[in-house]
Amino acid sequence: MVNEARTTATRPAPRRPPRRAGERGRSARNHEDRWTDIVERAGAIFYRKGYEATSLQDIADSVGMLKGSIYYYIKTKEDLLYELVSRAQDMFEATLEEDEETARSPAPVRLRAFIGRWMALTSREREWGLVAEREFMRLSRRRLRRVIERRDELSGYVKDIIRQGIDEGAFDPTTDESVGAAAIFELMKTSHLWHRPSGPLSMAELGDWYATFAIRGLGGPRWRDRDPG
Amino acid sequence: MVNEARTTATRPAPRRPPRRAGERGRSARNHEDRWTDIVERAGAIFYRKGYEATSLQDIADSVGMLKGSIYYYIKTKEDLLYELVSRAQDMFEATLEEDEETARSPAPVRLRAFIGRWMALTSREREWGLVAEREFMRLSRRRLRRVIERRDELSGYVKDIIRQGIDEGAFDPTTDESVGAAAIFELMKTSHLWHRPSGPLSMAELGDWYATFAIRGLGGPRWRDRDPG
Amino acid sequence: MVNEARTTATRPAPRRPPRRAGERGRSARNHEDRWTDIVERAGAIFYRKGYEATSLQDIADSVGMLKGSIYYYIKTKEDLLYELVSRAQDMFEATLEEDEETARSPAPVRLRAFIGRWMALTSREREWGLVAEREFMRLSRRRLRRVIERRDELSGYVKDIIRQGIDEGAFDPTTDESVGAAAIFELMKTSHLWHRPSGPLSMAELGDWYATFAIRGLGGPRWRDRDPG
Amino acid sequence: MVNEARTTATRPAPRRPPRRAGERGRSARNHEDRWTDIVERAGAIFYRKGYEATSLQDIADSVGMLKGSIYYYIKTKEDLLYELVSRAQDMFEATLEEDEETARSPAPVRLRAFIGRWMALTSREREWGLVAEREFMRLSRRRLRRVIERRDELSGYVKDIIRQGIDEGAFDPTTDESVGAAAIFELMKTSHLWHRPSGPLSMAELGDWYATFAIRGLGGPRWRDRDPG
DNA sequence: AATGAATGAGCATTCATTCAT
DNA sequence: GATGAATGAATGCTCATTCAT
Repeated sequence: MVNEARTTATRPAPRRPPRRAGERGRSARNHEDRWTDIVERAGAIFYRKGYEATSLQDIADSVGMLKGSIYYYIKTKEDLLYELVSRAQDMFEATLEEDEETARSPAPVRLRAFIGRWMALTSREREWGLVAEREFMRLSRRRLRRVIERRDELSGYVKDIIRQGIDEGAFDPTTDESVGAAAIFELMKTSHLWHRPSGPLSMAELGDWYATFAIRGLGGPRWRDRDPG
Repeated sequence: MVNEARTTATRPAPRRPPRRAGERGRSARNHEDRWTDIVERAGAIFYRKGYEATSLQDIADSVGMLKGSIYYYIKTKEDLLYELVSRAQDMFEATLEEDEETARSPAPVRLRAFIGRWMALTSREREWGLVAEREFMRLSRRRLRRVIERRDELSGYVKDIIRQGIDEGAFDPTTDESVGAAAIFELMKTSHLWHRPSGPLSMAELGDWYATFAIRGLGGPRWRDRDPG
Repeated sequence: MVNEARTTATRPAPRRPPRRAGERGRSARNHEDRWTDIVERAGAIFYRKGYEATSLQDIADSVGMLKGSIYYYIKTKEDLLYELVSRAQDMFEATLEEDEETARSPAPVRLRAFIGRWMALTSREREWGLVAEREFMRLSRRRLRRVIERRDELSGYVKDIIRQGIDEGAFDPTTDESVGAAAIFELMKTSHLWHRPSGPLSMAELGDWYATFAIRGLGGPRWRDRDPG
Repeated sequence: MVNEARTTATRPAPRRPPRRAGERGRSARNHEDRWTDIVERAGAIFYRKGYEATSLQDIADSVGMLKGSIYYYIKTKEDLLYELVSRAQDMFEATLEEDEETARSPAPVRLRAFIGRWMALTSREREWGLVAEREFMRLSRRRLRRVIERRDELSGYVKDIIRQGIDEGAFDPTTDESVGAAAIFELMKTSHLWHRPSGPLSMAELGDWYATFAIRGLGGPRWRDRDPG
C-alpha cells in the first residue's frame, strides 16, 4: 500500500471553533455532509464548464445556497478545486492497494489488475480525475507542489511494475519506464470522455482491452521472439 | 491531401473600412500577417493560462496593440479560439497526406509513418493541438459541430489503417477500431506536456516508441503466435 | 468630579434570556467583565486598523469568541464605537477634577496641572482618545450629539482657565479662548502617535514642555515681563 | 527651496499607449483633466466619509461615471489615496519656498512667514492634507515609505528654523526641535476642522495668532530675561 | 487600422447581522 | 451565554465589447 492517512485536503474548518472531543455529534456530521455536497457539485460543474468558467454563483445555485454562504466553508474558490483534486487523488491512491496474491504475481498480471481497478472507479470519480488533470495547474504554488508529489507516487507505482516486468523478462528492456507509465495513464484517463455505456464495450471490457494493449505494447509476454517493426 | 477548401476559419473580415478596389497588395499582406500574429500569440497564452483565464488585454499586450484594436480583427473572443482550433486542425490534417509508396504499404508501416509525421509537428503546433483539445467545447454549437466533424475525419484515417491491418491479418481482429484509434491519439496528444528535449528521448524517438507500442499493442505484427498476458 | 450619571454608554443589555431575579452576582460580573474585554480589544484594533476597516471577525478572534456571539453584547457594530468613545470621555473627564489647592491657584498653575494630568493617562487610554477623535463622526446623529456635548464640556474647562488667566493679567487679553483651548487639545491629543518611550523625553517631560509652551504661548507669564508660577 | 520636481504621484498612465512626443494635444489634456477631477472628488468624499468607508461607487457617482470606468485611470482604490496624498504633499512642499529676503531673516520671522503661507492654502487643499494625515497609513509599504520621507522633509524645514532660532538666541535652547516642529504642525493641521469663516477670526488672522503663540511658546523673543517656570 | 475612453454585466470576496439550537 | 450556519447586500475589481475620432 502506498499512502494511508493523507486523506482529503485539510478541510478549511469553519473559523476557529475549538471543538472538544466527543462533542462532534449531529452538527459535525451536517457540516461535513454539506461540505461534501458542495465539493461534489462544484466538481460536476467544473467538469462541464471548466474551473475558470465556473462561477461561485453556479455552484451556490446548484447547492441551493447563497453565493456568500459558501464562504463559510471555503476561503477562496481555489479551495474547492484543491479539495476536489485531493479527493480524486485519494481515490486514485486507493487503486494502488493490491491483495497479497496479486502483489506476488508477475508484472503483466499486476498491471492488468491495476488497470482493472482503475477502470472500475465510477464515472463520477473519473470525472473528478479529469478535472484534476485539466485544472490542477490553476492551484497555488504550495498546493501544486503537493499535488504533483502525489501524482508522482501514482506513476511511481506503475513504473515499478514496468521495471519488475523488465526484470522478469516479460517486458521490452529498452522501455523507458516513465514513458511507459505516462502512456498507460493517458489511455485510462480520458476514456470516459468518449466512452458511451450504450456502446459496444463496457468499462470493464474496455479496461481489459487497455490491459491487453498495454501489456502487448510493452513487449510482453514475448517481446523477445522477433523484431516488432 | 485531405481538406483544402475548408481551410482556416472564415476569419471575420475587418469590419469598418469598406475597402475600395485595387487597394489590396501591401496592406492586405499586412492585415493577414497581423492577424496571424494575433492568433499565434493568443494560442501561446491560451496554452499557458487556458482560454477562459486569458484576457484580451493579455493578448493585446503580447501583440503590442491596444485591447480595443483587436476588435478590428475579431468580432468576439471566441473567434480567436475558433481560428486557432481551425489552424491546428489544418496542420493535423496535413499529417494525413502520405506518399504513394507508403500508401501502398501494410498497415503497421503506414501507422508507424503516420505517428512519425504527427510527432514531427513542432512543439508550437502541438501546443495548439492541446489547446484545441482542452478548450474546443467552449465554442458555439455551430462551430463545435464543424470542429468535431474534422476530428472525426482524423480519427477516421487511423481507423482505416487499423481495419486494413485486421484485414491483412496484422492486427488482432477483435480490436474495436474506434477504441484503437482513440488510444493512439491519446498517446500522441499529451506527450509534449511532460516531454523534455533534454530528456533521454527525442520527439522522433518517442514517436518511434509510440509506434512500436501501438503496433505491438494492436497485436501486430505477431499477435497470433500466442496468448498475451 | 464632573460627570457621574452619564457614565459609560447605555450598554445594550444582552437581549434574549430575560434574567430571573436573584440570579445576579457571579454571572453579572462575568458579563460585565466580558463586555469590558470586548470593548477594550475592539479599541485596540480600531486604533490599529481604523473603525471601518475592522471587522467583527477581527474583534471576535481577539476576544476568542465567535462572531455571532458578540451580538449577545451589542446590537450593532456602532455600539462598540460608542461605548469606546464614551469610556474615553469618562476618563478624560476624570482629568478635570483638581484638588482644592490647585483649584484656588492662578491660571498658569491650573493649566500646567491639567496638562500634567492629561498626559499621565496611560498610553492605552490615549489610544482610545485618538480613536474617539478620529472616528466619532461615524456615530449616529443622536449619539454624535451627546458625544459632542461632552467634548464641549472638556474644552469648556480649558476655556475657563484661559479666561481666568486673562482676568488675572497672566495671559494675553486678545486671546480667543476657543482658539486657545483648541490649540492646547491639539497638542496633547496626537503626541503619542509619534512619541517613543525610548526617545529623549518621557511623557511627563513632554507634558511639562507642552505646559511651558502653551503658557508662554498664551502670553504668560511674562508677555508683560513677569514670572509664571 | 526643498523639492523641485517630484510632482504628483506617477499617474497610472492608461495601459501602455506608447505616445510619441508632440502628439499630446486635446485628448491628453482631457485625460489629465478627467483624472484630476476624479482625484479631487475622491478627496472630497474621503474627507467626509473616510477612506475605508468610501466606495468606488460613491466616487463614480460623484464623477458621473460608471464604477468600472474608473479603473481606466487606476489599478486599485489605493491609487486614489496615494495620488491625493501626493498632491497634498506637493502643495505643502510649495509652502517651503521662501523669497530671498525672508530666507535671510531671523527665525521668528521665517516661522511666522511659513505659518502664514501654510494657512493661506485653500480650505480644499487643507482638507486633502487632513485626509493625508488621517489615512496615509492605509497605503502599501512601498508608498508609505515614500510618503513618510516627504513628511520628514517638511518637518525638517521647521526643525531647521527652530535650530536657527536657538542659535540666534531667539528660542529656548532646551527645546527639542522634533517636538517643537510636531507641535507646530499639529496646530496648523486640524484648524480648519473647527474653523468657521463666519467666526471671529479669518484664516489669516488665525495663522497670525498661531505664529505668535508658537514663537512665544518657543521662548522667543525674550525667553532669556527670566526663568520660564 | 488603430486609439482611447467608456460601458455594463459579472465575479470573487467580505461583512454586519440574524436566528434556531 | 454562546455556537454554527446562513443571509443578502455591498465592495473592489475584471473584462468583453463598443464606438467616436
